[in-house]
Amino acid sequence: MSNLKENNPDCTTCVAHGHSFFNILDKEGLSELALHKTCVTYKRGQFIFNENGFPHALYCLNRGKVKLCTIGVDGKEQILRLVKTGDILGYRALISNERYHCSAVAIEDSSICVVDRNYFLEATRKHPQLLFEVVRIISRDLKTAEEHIVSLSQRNVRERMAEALLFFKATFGFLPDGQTLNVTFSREEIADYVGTSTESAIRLLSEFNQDKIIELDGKKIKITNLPKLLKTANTND
Amino acid sequence: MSNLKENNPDCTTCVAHGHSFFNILDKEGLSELALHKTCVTYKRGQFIFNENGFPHALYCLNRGKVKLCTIGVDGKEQILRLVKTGDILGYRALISNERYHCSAVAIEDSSICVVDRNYFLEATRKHPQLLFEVVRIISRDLKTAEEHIVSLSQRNVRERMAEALLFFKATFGFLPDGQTLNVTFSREEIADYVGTSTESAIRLLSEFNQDKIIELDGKKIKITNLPKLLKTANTND
DNA sequence: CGCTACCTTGACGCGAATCAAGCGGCGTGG
DNA sequence: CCACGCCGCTTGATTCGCGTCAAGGTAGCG
Repeated sequence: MSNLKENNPDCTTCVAHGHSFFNILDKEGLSELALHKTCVTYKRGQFIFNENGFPHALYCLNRGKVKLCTIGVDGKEQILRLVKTGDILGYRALISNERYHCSAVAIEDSSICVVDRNYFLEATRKHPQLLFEVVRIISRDLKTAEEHIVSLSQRNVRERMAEALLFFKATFGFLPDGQTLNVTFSREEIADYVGTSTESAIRLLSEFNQDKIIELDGKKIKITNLPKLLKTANTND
Repeated sequence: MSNLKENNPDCTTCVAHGHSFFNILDKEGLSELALHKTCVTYKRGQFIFNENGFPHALYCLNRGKVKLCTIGVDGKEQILRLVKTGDILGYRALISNERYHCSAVAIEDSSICVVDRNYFLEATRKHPQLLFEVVRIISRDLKTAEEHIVSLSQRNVRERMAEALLFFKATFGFLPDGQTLNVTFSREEIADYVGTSTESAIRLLSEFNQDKIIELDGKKIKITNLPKLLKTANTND
């Protein structure tokens, strides 16, 4: 259970990627940040934090992919959000000082910066920009969640599956071939995002395959007819 | 279309209710606030702001009730949030500087304080507490939305209807009799919250009536057997 | 090489959406 | 003041999407 700790004394390289939450800090702020964080690696399937636990840190995804999920009725999992490189996680509970209402699980091997809770809260006071940034992120998440609500209320499973594939694309993009999704899920995980049964998810994926909308190769999903997928989703974006 | 403007020069009475967003401001801050706001009344059904519009103000619900909703597939409405006295609305788009992604509609005659956009943003700089308060509110809304997602994914309509009634109770409470919900919706609105058809909503309400869980009197809903309703919702809270 | 976890396909049945028809209240206009 | 029309509510009949159960295949791993 003890995860590998990588010592990562400087944050400039991380920020240099250009998509870190801490972008807005200046050089001085960054080196101070480096003093209060540790870099930890997680294997696929490992939990970063647990539903109902108390937050002790802010997490920043350095490399890898993470899902935020919760256990619903009869132990069925629901995927609520997906986290990509440069995104932060655990901010909601941390900043509003509540328990986590969902768990964070690595969906591939990941490297995560763990920023000390008190230091982060202190930093938001020193740099109000950080707080505005948090507001911006939660706002985006709230909007996404509410769009998901409408979709679950009003669309059938086929449309939702198409939306899900588009969402995966929007979040993680494609592999260099420009068609294959840059993320792999188990069929069950896809179902857990779409809000359907595993069997229905499988059926729809093979239907899309037959309809030449996608191509399946194990867990790899290649979107071969994007316009048709958009039409199937019946969405504006 | 021109709404009645009530002149409301002092905010202390409003805050005196004890549940205003601006509670944290001191006396000085409050009188300054009063200079930058107008009080407007809306009739049931009137729009406070519109999906896709740009935010020009922060709204604070002084008296009445408001729903936040969006138009989904085939013009079907989805109710996303409910706003009660003392709550603010329009903060998400305002603070993250985006278009509204849902509309705000009065579900009963309401009186709303309209706080100038620039003044509010200025105030958050002067009083970082305000920003923390906004974060706390969005966090709560995000949590609620994500619970709604799980519910829509994993529960049947009967359970969701029971949850909805409990949610209405949690939000607006009871009339003095201690049993009747302190809010009235059309059957269609209830369906729009639950994520079902109007007919199904009606059928379930009359089933609950037959099962002696609730009593119906026009649009009034009296919860006569709360434990049974909780059991029907099959929820922890 | 066998076990386990995941994937796949088929058959079946139920929940809930849809379609249709009738009722009742309320506001408007003759 | 009454009649008409509209809108919201209600109930029944029918359809069908999709969840569930069951059985078999496949791939990765110890």
